Amino acid sequence: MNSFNERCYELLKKVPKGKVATYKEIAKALKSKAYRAVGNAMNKNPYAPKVPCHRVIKSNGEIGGFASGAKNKIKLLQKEGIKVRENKIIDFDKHLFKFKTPV
DNA sequence: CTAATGACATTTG
DNA sequence: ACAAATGCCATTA
Repeated sequence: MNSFNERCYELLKKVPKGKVATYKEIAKALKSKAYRAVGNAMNKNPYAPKVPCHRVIKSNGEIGGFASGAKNKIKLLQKEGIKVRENKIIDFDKHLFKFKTPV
């Protein structure tokens, strides 16, 4: 099964703790602009606890949504050491994980 | 195959 | 800064 969403999961698994990735960046890392499809994949998230889908946020630094409630997402991020204000990441750029872009 | 959906992004008012 | 409208891509019915 090498679907687009699986690519997202694999990429997400590469995200270390205490870091966050944006839908857009993920899509870009996959050489695509399907940030929407990325969100869709997370929503389905068949690999629920295996994939840190809660580390995925919007490109503007907002939390976005979450299947179990955005609040839960914020809580998890804070637990990882990320500072979150209402619905936005504080040191967003600092916690933003950059994917390795192969040449 | 066609239509509809969505945990988004960008532009315009 | 906020709200509304449009675009974009993959998945599912």
